Amino acid sequence: MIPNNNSRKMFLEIVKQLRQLIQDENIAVGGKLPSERELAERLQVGRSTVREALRSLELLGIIETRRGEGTFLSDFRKHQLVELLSTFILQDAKSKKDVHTTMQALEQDAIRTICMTQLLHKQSIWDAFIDKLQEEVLQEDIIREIIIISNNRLALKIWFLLKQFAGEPYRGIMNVEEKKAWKLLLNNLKVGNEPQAISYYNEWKLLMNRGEN
Amino acid sequence: MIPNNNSRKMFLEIVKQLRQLIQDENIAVGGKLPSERELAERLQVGRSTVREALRSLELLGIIETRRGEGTFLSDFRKHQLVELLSTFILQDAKSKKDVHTTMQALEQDAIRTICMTQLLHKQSIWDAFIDKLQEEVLQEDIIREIIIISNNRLALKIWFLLKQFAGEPYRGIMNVEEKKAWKLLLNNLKVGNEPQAISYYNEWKLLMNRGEN
DNA sequence: AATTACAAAGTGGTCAGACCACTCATAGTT
DNA sequence: AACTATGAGTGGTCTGACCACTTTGTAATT
Repeated sequence: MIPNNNSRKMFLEIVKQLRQLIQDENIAVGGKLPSERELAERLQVGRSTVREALRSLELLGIIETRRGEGTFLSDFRKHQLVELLSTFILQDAKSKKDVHTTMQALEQDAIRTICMTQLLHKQSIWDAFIDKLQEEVLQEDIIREIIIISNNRLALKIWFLLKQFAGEPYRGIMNVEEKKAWKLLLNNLKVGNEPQAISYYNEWKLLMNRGEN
Repeated sequence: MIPNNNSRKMFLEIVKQLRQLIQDENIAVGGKLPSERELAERLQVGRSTVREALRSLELLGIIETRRGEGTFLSDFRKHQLVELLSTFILQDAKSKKDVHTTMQALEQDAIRTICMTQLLHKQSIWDAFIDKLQEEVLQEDIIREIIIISNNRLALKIWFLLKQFAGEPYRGIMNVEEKKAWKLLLNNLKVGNEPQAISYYNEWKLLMNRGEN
């Protein structure tokens, strides 16, 4: 039952047992875990060892601790992990460039998919879209909408992840020139003209990059 | 400089400072970090706090510890990233179609990238490639090579990951017709003729799918 | 002089106890 | 009834002490 305490990493064992405990006691998201002191006694280890395991799980976003209250099972979707990893991973420029390139690949593919899908050429959708360009629009919002419309949820998911890694290169608001490019892009999207749509997409990216520098 | 020790989670701060330290001291993959006791003194915190931060990073696969030796920076870039991404992507189990579509997007992007990169149009590379088609070639191998050549490591990692989910659609050996399409594809790749290259790529995909059904 | 054996120093692993800061329920006061 | 003060419970941190292990330097042996 209890693994030898020597030559093995106890805190990793505790992580394992905590997972088991969460499962056995059927602790739901938001539910409370036993206190550190109680866990230490139940698992027959020191409190500091329990804490090392808990802190690891906290950094992973699996649990959440509130001082004076306790430790709670948290929603797995907390994005802490991605943010943390990004600070470690994206140190060399090459990685950053890869992220941008890959995002661009997904974006272009969404445009191509839409162009090739006859069902998506209904005017009504796109006219409403073009109208929106009158208002203040974030660069990020519109390209995300395009990917959503392309109906590839996996690509959307990956794109989201990459966006977090990328340090939000799309945070800006679109200026007049960018909106002009997008209007032309959308008009070609509407009729399924792939080459022109891609062409205007590339033009938009150029405008965006120029704006940043 | 030193954040107050109350109302903030110190160990998270330590994680941050460790990252900074790794960067400042230019610790390479496999390199050794200062000892826990030294870190505690340098960062002006208790050793247990340092340990909580280190243990967290260890669970993430960012560092590696060896008893009696020390703490070392591990090559998390290669090993952990894909797995971590997979846990996120896995969350809503995706339809196979999305996986295929996304893989195709990455493949096409690799082809387009190669076509647009003048440096990659050296005959020698591609001629050797075409020669290889004489032998027995796995569908998977050749497309992977293409992505590798396109020089986007991130895209390659994602592609690998998706391939695992995809239920191995590429495990087959290329038949005569497929090889023919690839030969034409490679010839166009060689000279940077994007539309034709993509066209032959699509033809190959058709041949592949026909072969499976 | 070269090799071996052993002791010491350094490192991570774990524990116990002690405070602190905070939250919350509740007994006590108004 | 409303408010206040208190104390129990909890996570956050520090200290000091061992233990197990690795490396290294040195003394003893050959």
